[in-house]
Amino acid sequence: MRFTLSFNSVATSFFCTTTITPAIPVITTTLLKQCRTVIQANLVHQQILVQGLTEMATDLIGAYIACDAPGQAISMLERLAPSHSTVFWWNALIRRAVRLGFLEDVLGLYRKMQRHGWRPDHFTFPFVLKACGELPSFLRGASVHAVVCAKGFESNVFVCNAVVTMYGRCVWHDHEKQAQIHDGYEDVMVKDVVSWNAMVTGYSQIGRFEDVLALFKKMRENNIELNVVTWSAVIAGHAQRGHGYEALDVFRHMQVCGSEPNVVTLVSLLSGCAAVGALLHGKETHCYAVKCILNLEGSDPGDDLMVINSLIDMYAKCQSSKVARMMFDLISPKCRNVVTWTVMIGGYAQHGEANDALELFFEMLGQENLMKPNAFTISCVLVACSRLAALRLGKQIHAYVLRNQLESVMVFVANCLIDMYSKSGDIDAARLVFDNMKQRNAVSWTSLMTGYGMHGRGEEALLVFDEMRRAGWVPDGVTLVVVLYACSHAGMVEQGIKYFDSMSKEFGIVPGVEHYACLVDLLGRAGRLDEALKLIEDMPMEPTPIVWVALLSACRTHPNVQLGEYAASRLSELESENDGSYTLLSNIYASARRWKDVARVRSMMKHTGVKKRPGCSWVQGKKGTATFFVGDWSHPLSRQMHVILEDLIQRIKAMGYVPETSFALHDVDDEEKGDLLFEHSEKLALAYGILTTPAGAPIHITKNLRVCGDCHAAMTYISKIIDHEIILRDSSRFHHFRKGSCSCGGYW
DNA sequence: TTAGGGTTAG
Repeated sequence: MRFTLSFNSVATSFFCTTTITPAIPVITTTLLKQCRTVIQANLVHQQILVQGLTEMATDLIGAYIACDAPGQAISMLERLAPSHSTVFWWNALIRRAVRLGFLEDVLGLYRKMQRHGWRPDHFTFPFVLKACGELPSFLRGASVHAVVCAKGFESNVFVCNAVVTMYGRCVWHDHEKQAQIHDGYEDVMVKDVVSWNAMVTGYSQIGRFEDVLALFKKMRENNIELNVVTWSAVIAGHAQRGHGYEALDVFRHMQVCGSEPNVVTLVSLLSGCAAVGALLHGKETHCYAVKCILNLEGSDPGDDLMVINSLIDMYAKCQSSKVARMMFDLISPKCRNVVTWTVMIGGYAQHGEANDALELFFEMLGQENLMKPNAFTISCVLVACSRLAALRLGKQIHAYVLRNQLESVMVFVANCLIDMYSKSGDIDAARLVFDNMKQRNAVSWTSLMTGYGMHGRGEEALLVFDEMRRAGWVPDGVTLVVVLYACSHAGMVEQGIKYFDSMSKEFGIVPGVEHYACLVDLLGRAGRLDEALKLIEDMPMEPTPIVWVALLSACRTHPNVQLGEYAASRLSELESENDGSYTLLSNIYASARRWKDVARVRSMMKHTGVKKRPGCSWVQGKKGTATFFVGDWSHPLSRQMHVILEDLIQRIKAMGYVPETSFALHDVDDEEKGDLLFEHSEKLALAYGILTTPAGAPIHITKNLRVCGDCHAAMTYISKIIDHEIILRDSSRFHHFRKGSCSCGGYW
């Protein structure tokens, strides 16, 4: 049996020793190796001082670093005379700071060691350069590169590779300085396949695949063979940019070239399949993984889990959440890691199964082997909250984010919070999150603008847009979609047209089909149907379904049977299974009292197997969420809800409200139609909200489809006589009903 | 000591 001395047993004899014996340095070394806490290291330190064992100083520094006490290690190092052996410890300190991501500390230590007379060696530079590669500008990395050359390290292959890696990473961060970065890369004297791959990665990440090809050519000229890392880097680059099919092409090419894929290749490839919803290719990759990668003798379980996580993610993103869940359930809870949980939660959240996402999140929190959610998990949960407009839970998650300081390290967490608050009806809270952000990116700005647009606060959206440009951000295609959307939902027609016309000239963005769809929507909502049609006819590309849906919706809001029929027929040529378009057309006929045509649309739906999604509304109450379908009186509070609604309808009728019976799609008399309207899900939700919401507090209602015109009119009247603001989110935007008017101003 | 990877937001 092996006998090992514990720290305590050795320490007891050591600290009781009063005379110096030859055994003491040996015991000290043993103790230093066993130190796990700063207190233990301090105890040994005191004994070293008592015994005068100055030769033990470097071992002590090592113990302090191992115990994660860099301050003590640095103060000891500063008191030592520079030597080769002590550079090792500076390097160890710098390596630790790099691992922990403390970039400024890395550079501080690098400067400090030189100030105290130490010279960085061929171990120091790779660490420092790695930290420089993480910085947003390449200038500091370039200055370290200059030192590398000045000190004569340009012939060391490790240092040179680190220099190229640094430049490769800077390519991702500093697109505008690419030429200078490229010059720096060219200046490096020694290049082996590692450094070539570093640059291949850099160009792949920003989508400069023509530069990647040029590098391939140069590699061939230099007799450097592309290896699995080279191919994986290019596949990952395509996948991260959402170009899954290109990733698959590269993968095929790689196989033709005889390079064997590994775990990393498959993970990147699956990410590409997931990005484009390529289920069949994903399944093929799954088969390949089972045959050639997973559970092989000697394979790393961590690597296997990474592939399985990617498979779950791929299935979930390819609309196969049931298969994803089967795989998730097959992994023992002990073997799952935080990513396993996150991909499953995210898969649910993004594909309309937000309740399942939240259920799984709570299951994760209840795990025996405490599974701590990370910033990605929290983002997925916030997406689920946004989908459900679950403001109460969203606020709790926000508190978790603040407690764990997740928003300060991860910009995208704060972006998710902006999205959650604005989609849950509290745009002012979204603004507060935005204002408190220490760092923002383009998504932060556009998320806030989208929020203002959804709430009909177009002027504020445009103010944010101006602020964004003043802050130096260059708008992209998505930003302009958001600008046009905001104009459209606030009735700012002329401003919208102006922005659309100036896109190419002022922002260098060629309008895409999504921008044309926004403009059709903008003109359509404003009732300028002829101009909207003319725009579609003059578009330089073929209209997609969203363009025709925009026109069809406008024909419902501003009744036009003929144009509506035309839009619907063009839409059905492209997309025959859109239940929303059938409903819109049926509504157009109903408002013109063309009941035979209504019946014809119904029979077409039956014939083609298209089912109308039932209207569904929900209210976030104190005791959870209450969900209502049309005509659903099964709730325990139904009786009271009925009484409230009857009373309200009578009172608003006296104020001039006339039920808009064209929204009841049945060929029955008007009185009966009024009853049908009475049962719409949003009215039931409102009655429930009035019953359960404290006086003066807003009632938050969410509807899966667009709000019915009659319900909209009724809520406008009702908001005059109740002591609540009604905040209603439908599938298109927010409506804030206050004191007899709605924030949408008719642009819904 | 150096190269490639899974989870996120407009």
